[in-house]
Amino acid sequence: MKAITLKQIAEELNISVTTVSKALKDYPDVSKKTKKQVKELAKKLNYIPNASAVNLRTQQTKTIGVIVPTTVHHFFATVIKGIIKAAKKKDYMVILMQSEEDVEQEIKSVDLLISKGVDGIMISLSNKTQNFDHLEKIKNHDIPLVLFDKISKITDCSKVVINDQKAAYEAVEYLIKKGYKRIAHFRGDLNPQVSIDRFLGYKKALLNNNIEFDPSLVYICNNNDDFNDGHASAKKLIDMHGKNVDALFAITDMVAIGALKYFNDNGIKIPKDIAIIGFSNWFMSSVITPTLTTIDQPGYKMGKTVFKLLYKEIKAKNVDIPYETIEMKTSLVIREST
Amino acid sequence: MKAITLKQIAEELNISVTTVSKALKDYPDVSKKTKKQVKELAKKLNYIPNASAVNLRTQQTKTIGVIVPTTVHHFFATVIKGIIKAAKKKDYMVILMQSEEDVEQEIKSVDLLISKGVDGIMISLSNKTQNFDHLEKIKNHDIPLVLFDKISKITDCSKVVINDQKAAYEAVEYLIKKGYKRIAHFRGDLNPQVSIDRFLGYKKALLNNNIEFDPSLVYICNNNDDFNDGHASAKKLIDMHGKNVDALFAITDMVAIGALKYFNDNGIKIPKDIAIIGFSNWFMSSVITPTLTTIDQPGYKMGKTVFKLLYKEIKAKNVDIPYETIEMKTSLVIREST
DNA sequence: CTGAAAGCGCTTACAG
DNA sequence: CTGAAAGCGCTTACAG
Repeated sequence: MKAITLKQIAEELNISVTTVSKALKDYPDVSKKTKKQVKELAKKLNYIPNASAVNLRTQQTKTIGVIVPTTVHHFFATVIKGIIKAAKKKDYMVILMQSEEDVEQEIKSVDLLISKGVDGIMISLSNKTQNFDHLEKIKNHDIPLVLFDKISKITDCSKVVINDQKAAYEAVEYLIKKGYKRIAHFRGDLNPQVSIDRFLGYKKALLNNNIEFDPSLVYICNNNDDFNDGHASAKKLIDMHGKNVDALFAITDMVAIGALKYFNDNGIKIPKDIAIIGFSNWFMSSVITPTLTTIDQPGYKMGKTVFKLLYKEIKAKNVDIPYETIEMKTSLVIREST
Repeated sequence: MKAITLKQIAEELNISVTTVSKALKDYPDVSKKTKKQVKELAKKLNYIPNASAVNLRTQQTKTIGVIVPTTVHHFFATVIKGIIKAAKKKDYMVILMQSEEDVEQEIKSVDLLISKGVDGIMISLSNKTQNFDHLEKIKNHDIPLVLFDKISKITDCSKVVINDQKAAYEAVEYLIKKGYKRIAHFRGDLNPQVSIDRFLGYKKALLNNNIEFDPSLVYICNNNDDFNDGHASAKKLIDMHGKNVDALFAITDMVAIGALKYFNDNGIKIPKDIAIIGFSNWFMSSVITPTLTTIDQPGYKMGKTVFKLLYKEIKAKNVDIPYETIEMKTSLVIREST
């Protein structure tokens, strides 16, 4: 079956394409009778407007693009869900792309989205992204851009984030208040902002509580395999410090769970021998043994917020509105591991 | 910055739009010199073709739609990843929609995708979908359609599935060989095919091994909250059967983990008192305590396969090619819970 | 209340 | 080798 066009409806009804178009869109200057006829026939023929034609004409696509490092990740999956949900309410569709932590793929995805003519783009950057020309390109094309979670500080645009430093600070301070003194940190790659900020929060909590910062308690997890990174770092940690470490603050739940698994399998009791705090509150952390203390990061709500911010910029097209940075609230979820 | 068009390039170079278009696409009938000029200027101006115009003209969008019940689900996230990966290789973009197990949303998503003019659609149906008119509509619009995982048996189209019945059969037979005799089953909703098939496999394994099928050992999990469904059913199971049940085959890992959590919290030893087998091999099942025996369902590979099948149909446009049903291999992953 | 016409940006069959 | 022209399906300013 060939797609039905306005022209076919017009011919069948012996009226003009113009009138059909206007009738379908409830223009006030079309008679009730004509509207009724047109709508009925359109319905009967299962008419669906050709989106490419509409887009070309109206210069908007009702489509937005999202780029995330990966879809197989509880936090990102939750954000995506929130974005799609909020977008659907405004009749927007979402093109999803993944960078797989690869800068080239991220750049290519941006180009594809621009050429697609999406009305806006949302990105959570790859860990490797250090050059932000592709973000400038988006801005140069006058396409609204919102960064979320993995952002670039130096790019001027709207952003949705959490206060990573503060969240990390609170987590580590909680450990200190509980009496832990030798607190290790499994951090992420050196480059991403969240990794830097969580580390800074960790360090600041130590200093403000008169605990000496010991760099040998900090391990870098940067192999893009959080579970095994956490597992391997836990082994190194114990090999090096033995009993001279009593707590661990891990950059993500997955890293924490890798470590937790190592401790469990090697007779190291949690939290008696070592306490653990993760980051993100993945579902998994509530069912693991022991359940994991972690920082709740409201992904679904973040997704909705990201879309709202983008939508605001889309609507304000041609009017310059100030960029906003929205900070989502996090909270420490205390469970058995501390 | 307004987007650059062919016309602007043509004017700057004092040649025709036609020639610019052909030069950019390396038509053989354009001189090397002109091609070089055009390409250089296009590059300099950061020319990106207007996709809507191209789509309108070529009647294809290089875009495909995917509808899944939810993105926050390890298996679906994995399939999505595979689809996006395979699609990108062929320069296809993926519009992602979620039905949230709601038929209305599924239907609306289909309409949106059709109107968008996507070149093909892939769907994993919601649990509630019992009427398949919207799938027929896709076919009537001559849009290639591939169903995966949650399929409709009566819809005539290409499909990618696993052999749910066989996989379930093997899991239950494995329990029987291990000596378990009172094997419960936590099944899904009555409607979805996977739920039916896994139940049938369970039942058949019992019968073929001379174990009486006891309907009171079968519980239905249909509240769209697998963890709590599993947890609640586990309580009911124990309340009703006490020690007179020694194994559980759950329809998904999440249901299994809900039950596992209940057993763990109530002093019921796994696998001594009760063995558990899940379904899907979510990452979580390898780190839970005890680790979960389950059936591995190759989501990533399935995603790639779904796209390949769809792509074949897109390429064969206007030529009728036979529908295919591809069955992905599953395997039993034996861990501590059995 | 209705419709002819222009135009969105591209591709391509055709003429020269 | 180059380009004028048609046309994809729609929307909308304008005329009547």
